[in-house]
Amino acid sequence: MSHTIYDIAKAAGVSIATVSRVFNKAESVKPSTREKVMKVADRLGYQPHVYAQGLASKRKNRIMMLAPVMSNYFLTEILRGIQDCLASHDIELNIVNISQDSRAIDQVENIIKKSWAEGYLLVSLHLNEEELSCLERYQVPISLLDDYSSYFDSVSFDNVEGAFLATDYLISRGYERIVILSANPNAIPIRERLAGYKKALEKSKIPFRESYVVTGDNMERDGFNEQSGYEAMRKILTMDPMPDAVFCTSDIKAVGAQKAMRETGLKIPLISFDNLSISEYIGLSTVSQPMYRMGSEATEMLISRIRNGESKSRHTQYEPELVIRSSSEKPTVKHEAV
Amino acid sequence: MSHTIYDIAKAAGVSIATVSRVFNKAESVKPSTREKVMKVADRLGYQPHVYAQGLASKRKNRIMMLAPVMSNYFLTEILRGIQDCLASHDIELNIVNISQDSRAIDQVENIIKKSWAEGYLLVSLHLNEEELSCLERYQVPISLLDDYSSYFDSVSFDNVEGAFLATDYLISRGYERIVILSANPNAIPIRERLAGYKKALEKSKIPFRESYVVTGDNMERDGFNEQSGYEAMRKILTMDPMPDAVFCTSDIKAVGAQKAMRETGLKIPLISFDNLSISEYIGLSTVSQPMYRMGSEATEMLISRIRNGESKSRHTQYEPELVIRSSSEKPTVKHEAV
DNA sequence: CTGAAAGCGCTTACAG
DNA sequence: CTGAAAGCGCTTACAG
Repeated sequence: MSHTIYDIAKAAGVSIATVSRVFNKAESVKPSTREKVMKVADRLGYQPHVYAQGLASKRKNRIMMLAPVMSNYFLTEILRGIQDCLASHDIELNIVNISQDSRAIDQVENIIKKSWAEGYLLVSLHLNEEELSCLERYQVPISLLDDYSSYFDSVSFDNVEGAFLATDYLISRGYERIVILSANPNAIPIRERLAGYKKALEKSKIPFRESYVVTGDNMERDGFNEQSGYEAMRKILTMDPMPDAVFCTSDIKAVGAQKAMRETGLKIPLISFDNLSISEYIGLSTVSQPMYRMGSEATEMLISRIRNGESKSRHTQYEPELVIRSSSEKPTVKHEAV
Repeated sequence: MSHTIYDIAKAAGVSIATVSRVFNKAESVKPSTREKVMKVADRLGYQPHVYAQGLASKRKNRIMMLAPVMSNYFLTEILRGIQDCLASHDIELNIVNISQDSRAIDQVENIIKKSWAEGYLLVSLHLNEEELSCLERYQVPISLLDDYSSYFDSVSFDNVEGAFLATDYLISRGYERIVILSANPNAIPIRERLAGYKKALEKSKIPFRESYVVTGDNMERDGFNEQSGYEAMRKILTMDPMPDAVFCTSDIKAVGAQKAMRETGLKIPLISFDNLSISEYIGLSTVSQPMYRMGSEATEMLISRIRNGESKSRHTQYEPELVIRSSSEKPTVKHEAV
């Protein structure tokens, strides 16, 4: 039904090799020949068959982003960075969702095995070192985003410092009973943020208490969801004595936490983590991650590895910035219940 | 570096045709032969080369979702539906982002031309009939999601009825100066929602006023963003006389609108549209779209067309449901400014 | 139930 | 600057 390189070659009165060269932007084609071929190709609506190209050339001009797409707003920002970077390189992007149902590493391995792409961007997957080491044998360029490992290039965020800044800010405002609204304790970002929280307490000689690590019951997406934030905040608001500030481990959880405060009419100053696009609009004080830049940086790394095949892995870590809005303010009036 | 079908054939002492049959689940292979092949394949970590398979078989077992990924929360829900449906069919999904920068139809056409997949899911693209008609000549299964056209299968939502319900509810609560917080007037969903809004006014003999269609200035994603909602609401709150209720065309815009109300300390009852996962937590009354079901339904349609090649196009339209939360309540106390 | 062989639509040394 | 030809790794009638 669609035309092949033979059709074009015949119609243009050249060999298929020449048609191929024209489409691969080879320099060595006489301009007049090139034009002749292009004219025919345009008229017939010719498109090279991607599978055939891939098979013959062993190239694919394509990278894949593997990510838990469900964990959303955060990824959106990252994606923008990736795409803007790609646009300037004429490389295509495929996005594949890694579902939370089955083991992430199995899904990743299955995809990489099939060698669809020239490189892979593993976003927020937080595979462990052992799992990542399995991937090494495929000898394919891989960059980690929002993650770290010695095995591959990585672009990460200083979660420890971010959590430290947030907690330290709360301490500087005079709060002492500061809880951390946490999530799955085994998740890497949580471990790091907890460490930063502890570090800030330590600096000010405030004792760490296990009971001040509060988690919701809903563990979807490792507990990074609204409901989990809501549940945890309900618990916090019944503690006695009631904590006087909370460091919340993600903006999306803070959305749930805010609901709990509205419902009960109680309000505690809160700082969270991410700085999503909605956060500005709901007044969240938060630790800002440069998601866009992280996306483009990781992509740049991946491309350079594909093109130049560097030897040792490179790592970039972005530093946090505190954005103060209304959620961390001391409640002057009692908040009205809704 | 990686093994080919020849390596497996040789190691298993069979022909490559037999190996191929084993991997394609052909019935006609003796169980003992199958086992022998599988054992070797497992040991050598063999994976068929996808491009070669695609080239030789002219099949791909793969569908592609084309969507403006940036328009996010809404898509997340849809995606879950798609994936759950796909899982039961052993078909792979690729997600390709259609950027808002350049013409959507060009991007779509470019992808379809390359015939990566056996079928395409066009989500929230709102191409016009003329553009869609261009796609017909590629003779490939296409389903539209969150969109409608006579050319292709479609799963859509009754935007008119949804807007009608929301507006009618506000009227039933005694409001009369009801504005519509709108977006790009050329966007299909906006046109339909405006029509539903008008229909409700008409039913109650409330005159429609052009000045009650209020839009923000930020037109990213057709104005479906927080900032645009914020801007529009600021305008609304300075109108004289001030409107007494607002029908907001999307939840994400409502997030911005709520900020405007908090800032000014003024509050107007509001109903919006979508029912995103955050909406419950920020108390939005809204028109609920069954996004998950829409996703799986559209996928089911696409697969059946791929497998059976139906003749005429089928269309499913989902009906709205009103979810009433706190945002549509009459403000009793003046809202405190933040 | 299995194999030999043609063919899918390209790319790329090689030769000229 | 261009062409003939081999080859990429599979699938699938066809024959047995």
